[in-house]
Amino acid sequence: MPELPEVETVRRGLASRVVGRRVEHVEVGRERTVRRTSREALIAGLTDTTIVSADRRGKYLLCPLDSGETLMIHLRMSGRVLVVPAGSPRPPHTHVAVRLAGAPSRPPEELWFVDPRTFGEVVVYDPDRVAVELPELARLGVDPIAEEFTRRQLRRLLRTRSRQLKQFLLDQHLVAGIGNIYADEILHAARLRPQRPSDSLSTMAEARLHTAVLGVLNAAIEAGGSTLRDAQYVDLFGSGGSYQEAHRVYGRGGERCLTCGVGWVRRIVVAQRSTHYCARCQR
DNA sequence: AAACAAACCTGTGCGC
DNA sequence: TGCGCACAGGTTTGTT
Repeated sequence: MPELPEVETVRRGLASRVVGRRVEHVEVGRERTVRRTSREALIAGLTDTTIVSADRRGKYLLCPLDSGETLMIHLRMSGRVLVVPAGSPRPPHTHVAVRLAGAPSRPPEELWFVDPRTFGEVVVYDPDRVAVELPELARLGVDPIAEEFTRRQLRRLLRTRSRQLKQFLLDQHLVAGIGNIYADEILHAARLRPQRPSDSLSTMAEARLHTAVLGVLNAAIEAGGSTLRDAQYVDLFGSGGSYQEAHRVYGRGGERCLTCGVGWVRRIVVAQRSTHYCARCQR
């Protein structure tokens, strides 16, 4: 479910509400959520630490702790992070509950990790041993809204090897954070077909793609991400995003294209993912 | 090497 | 109203 804009929205919530606070107590329900290590390891790694900052790389949330270790949360398909007043009734599938100490002007709160499908995970790891403890994180590609994601960088990556643009955008080892929704929206904005070989783009088309990546992701962050019908994704405080209202192709298979008004949005399968595009305006 | 399938889970929406 | 099936925002692992 959550892609870069949703994870970034959660990160901002953590930065404003959780950073600087001390962890008093940790409960782990379902052990699958902490499968990378163990229930005991998460409790020991978090209890009596203070969260120093809230960072993100691709779809990974990274919260360095004053212990020198880092809390990593990945939402995968259905994970949510919520902050609620301490003692609030817990919804089903609350797998981790962290009590944050109160302060003179601040009531104690709890940070929950809620995840019906249990694909998500929570782990405390040693950043000096990231290659061993979280190898995927160590191999992650460039974050597309970071400064180093330049047109030149994109061009280099596109030409490393020829593959379909959709597959290119979804490959977290190349560019980290784009998922199925935003890949389709980005390619529509860039007027490029998902099946187009990545090494076949003109300089102009590469520039359009670069602009589309930044434009779509930043607009989606601005809108607080996309919350689909099932309302799976919400931010730290339980609010949904509104970028779904700006989707031009995702979930619109069979409808007339909103951009050209002439073509029809097709739904096909590319790189084993449902893919939406306008055959008229995307080439 | 690359394409594809399956796996991990639960919930929801649809057709009948 | 109920039932069964297809399908879902992600990622890894295993198989052709």
